[in-house]
Amino acid sequence: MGRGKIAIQRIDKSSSRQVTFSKRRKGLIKKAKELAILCDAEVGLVIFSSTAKLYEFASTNMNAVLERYNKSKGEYQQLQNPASEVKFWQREAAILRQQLEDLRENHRYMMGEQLYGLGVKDLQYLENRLEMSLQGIRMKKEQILTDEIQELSRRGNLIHQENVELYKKVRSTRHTNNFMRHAQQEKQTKTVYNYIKEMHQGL
Amino acid sequence: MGRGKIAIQRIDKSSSRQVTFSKRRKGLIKKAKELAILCDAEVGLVIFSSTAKLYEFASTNMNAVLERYNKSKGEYQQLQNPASEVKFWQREAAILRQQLEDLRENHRYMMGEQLYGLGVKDLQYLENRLEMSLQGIRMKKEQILTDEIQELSRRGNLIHQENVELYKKVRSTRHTNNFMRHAQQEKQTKTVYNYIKEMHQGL
DNA sequence: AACTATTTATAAGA
DNA sequence: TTCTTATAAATAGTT
Repeated sequence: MGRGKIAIQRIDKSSSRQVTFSKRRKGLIKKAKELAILCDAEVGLVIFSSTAKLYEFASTNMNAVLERYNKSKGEYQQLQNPASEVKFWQREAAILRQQLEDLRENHRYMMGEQLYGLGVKDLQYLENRLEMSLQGIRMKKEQILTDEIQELSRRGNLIHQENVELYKKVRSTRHTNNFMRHAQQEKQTKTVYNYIKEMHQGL
Repeated sequence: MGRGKIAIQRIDKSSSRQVTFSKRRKGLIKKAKELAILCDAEVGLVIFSSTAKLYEFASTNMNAVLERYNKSKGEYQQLQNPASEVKFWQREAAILRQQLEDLRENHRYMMGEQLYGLGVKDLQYLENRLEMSLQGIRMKKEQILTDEIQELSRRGNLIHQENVELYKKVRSTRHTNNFMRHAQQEKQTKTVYNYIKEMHQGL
């Protein structure tokens, strides 16, 4: 629901993700509020941004909602109990460790390391994946370079234009003597030169 | 957003309230899900209908969200549970989560995704890494293929040799008639053919 | 449960 | 960030 349709998948560009998060968080909280009012429901909503910032909404009071939730889910789920809390975190750590291990293995493959266990098909698949990645990276790189060159060229032209204008002005200033005119031209030329040099160094 | 505009206030008619609750609950959960996916956020949503029925959504796991919520809301929860074991495991999980996140980011780069934040130098570095990986993978693949071909060839030769021996034997068996000899030859040939075919399929 | 006329949310652009 | 606006999505009232 916007200028275009978007697929529901992680927004890659961080700035867009941030903006969308801000808008949609607001929308979500508004709708949670409306549901609670319209339908006489009790609603609790907790949102952590990807930067770990907390946003919350509760139609009544968050603690009340969470207490009711815990009760509703059964008394056995008392995470406020230290023993079960320890268990919970241990499980959490185990899951994370496993995910990390899997990802590490995958990463090693991607890096062309430790390929002993793989067959020709796996290797072919890996090769194709890497080829695709490379293509994407090269395209991105070339795009950046192209953009930079374009910008450089644009600015160069602009300054050149300015220079021409200044040159004309100086030329038409009849009361200025030759020496002065020459000095001013030279100064302008140097400025443009320095600008372009600077842009190149910035690449 | 419907045939008419409605004021945000409790819907009096019970049946309408029920229908609206059902529709909007679904919409709210959908949007919570989308926010979590699009913006890489952790979302927990608890809804109690006016008839006390519980509906919930959590992008990861409700307990994890609520734990995080409690933790985020202040350390006073911790003081209730001075169990250092809990703290230990929480720290452990946090460390693992961080490592996982770092590795995931790296992995995304390797996959040629989410390249927005990178400059030309980073991209060049990535490109080189991937090139190296590719080289390693291709070498490994070729090595496997070479080995397999060699092995195949070795066994083929062996069987051919055997075949020659058998043929000689059969030929020297004078008391066997032509028909029998011919039959045996054909059988041997088929065996070798099948063996080689099988090896090829195993690749 | 479907169907739509409308309202609302929001993606992209400024 | 905030505003605007075209368009997608949600949904109120209807069938």
